[in-house]
Amino acid sequence: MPRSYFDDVRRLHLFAKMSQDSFDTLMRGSYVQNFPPQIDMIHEGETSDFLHVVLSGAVELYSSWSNRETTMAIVRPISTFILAATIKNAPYLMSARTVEKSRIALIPSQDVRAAFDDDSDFARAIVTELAQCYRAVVKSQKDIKLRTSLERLANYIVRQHVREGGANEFDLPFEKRTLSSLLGMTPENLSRAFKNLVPYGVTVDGRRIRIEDLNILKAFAKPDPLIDDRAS
Amino acid sequence: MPRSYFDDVRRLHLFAKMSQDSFDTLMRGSYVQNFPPQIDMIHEGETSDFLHVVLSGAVELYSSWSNRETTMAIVRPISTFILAATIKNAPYLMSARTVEKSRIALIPSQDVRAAFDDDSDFARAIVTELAQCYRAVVKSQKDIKLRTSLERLANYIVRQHVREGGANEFDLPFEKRTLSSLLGMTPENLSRAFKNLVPYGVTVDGRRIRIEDLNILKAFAKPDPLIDDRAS
DNA sequence: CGCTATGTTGATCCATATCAATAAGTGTGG
DNA sequence: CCACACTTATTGATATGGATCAACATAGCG
Repeated sequence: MPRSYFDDVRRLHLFAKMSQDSFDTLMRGSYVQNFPPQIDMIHEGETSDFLHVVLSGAVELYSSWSNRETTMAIVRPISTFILAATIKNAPYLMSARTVEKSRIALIPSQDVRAAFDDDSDFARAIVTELAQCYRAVVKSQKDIKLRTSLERLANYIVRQHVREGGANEFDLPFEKRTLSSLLGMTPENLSRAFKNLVPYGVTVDGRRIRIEDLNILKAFAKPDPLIDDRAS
Repeated sequence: MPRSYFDDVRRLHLFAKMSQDSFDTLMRGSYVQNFPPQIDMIHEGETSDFLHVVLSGAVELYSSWSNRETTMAIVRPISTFILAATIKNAPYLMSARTVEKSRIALIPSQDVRAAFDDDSDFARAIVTELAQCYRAVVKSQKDIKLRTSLERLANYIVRQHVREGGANEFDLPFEKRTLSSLLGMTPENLSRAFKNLVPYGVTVDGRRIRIEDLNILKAFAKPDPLIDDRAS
């Protein structure tokens, strides 16, 4: 693996405190791969051969059942995905495809499990990472079960506004169809939902989102740290 | 803490491999409490003071937002809850109340975090536990996003049938209103959903569920190991 | 520059929520 | 042990959020 990617991975919270020895061993069996957009990388039900790290681009995690499909999450750099499956040596619960051109580091699962057994600092880092992932899904679950689709969209826009550093104008980071699936609705419904947010000062032009008045939007969205906060 | 509860906790996968020293230290600050039914034990947003272990009875994890409330999970003996909040020293994302009379062990969060730092076997056990929890929520998320309420109920019954050791007649383990919230529907809708399962050979009398023909039910429910399997 | 996928809009349908009334349990105190 | 009170469950009527189907517009992309 080229030194530069190597450093990117090392900088990850998950690998930061790991011993140099364990890290080197881990990297020796790893490699980096470039994927074009919309490429399926893994499919749910398969066994976990590699821990994946998104170095650049974006990856969509999605699931299917009975001819239906839903987007579970979008993973952006620099972070890992399917850590739980890797640790438990269990089949993937979700499939993954690239959203855009992406660079992915692949670390053999058995090496990760070995490092996990050998290096207790690494084991501890995994705990923190997993706890984070767990809390993220719980938040998402609350979002879905407690809010209407319009409320979910409004809160998504507020979150995105925060993530964009408080800009009141920004682009959606992926296609609307993906967003609709992520938010648990149909593309048609999303289109109409955007219309329904106009009274709350949100206008849309293509991928461009503009928030006229954040307070009005927030008054409707009622963002909650226990659902909408990224970290913690 | 009385010796008997002590052993129950020790038997938990989470504590089984922990050093005797760490375990003793952990138990020294812990205690067991009895709760009547329908008692709120913790509330979301509070900071995590104790890791909770359900020794007997049952605990409902639920969340609220904007005057709405939903059941997130039911925790049965012997297992822990709010482990992630304890580890991250972050506020609870869910509230907890007893479903029935319950005995709960309370282990001070800071002791858990200390043990986690000192005892790498314990740290590793936590990883497995957390990975399990994470996968459980992901499955629940898939259940909600990919299935209709009728399909969710059908699959719940199939899962319960399995959990009851394959019995085709069993009692619901809690009130129907709780089940409806767990499945993401209203009590009225659940009532009607049960009616709609009659053609698939499911009859209900009070809490008693009877499956006439498992194959017919399964043909409709289409249970999927990546959604419905308890373990793995 | 034209093809194909994405997005929008309209019409309609369906699942589920809500509101309201009644029935059936369940627990409590006399 | 029964009667009352209160909660839970059922049933019916209606409303509504969201899905589906269909047509058209638009925008990327080769």
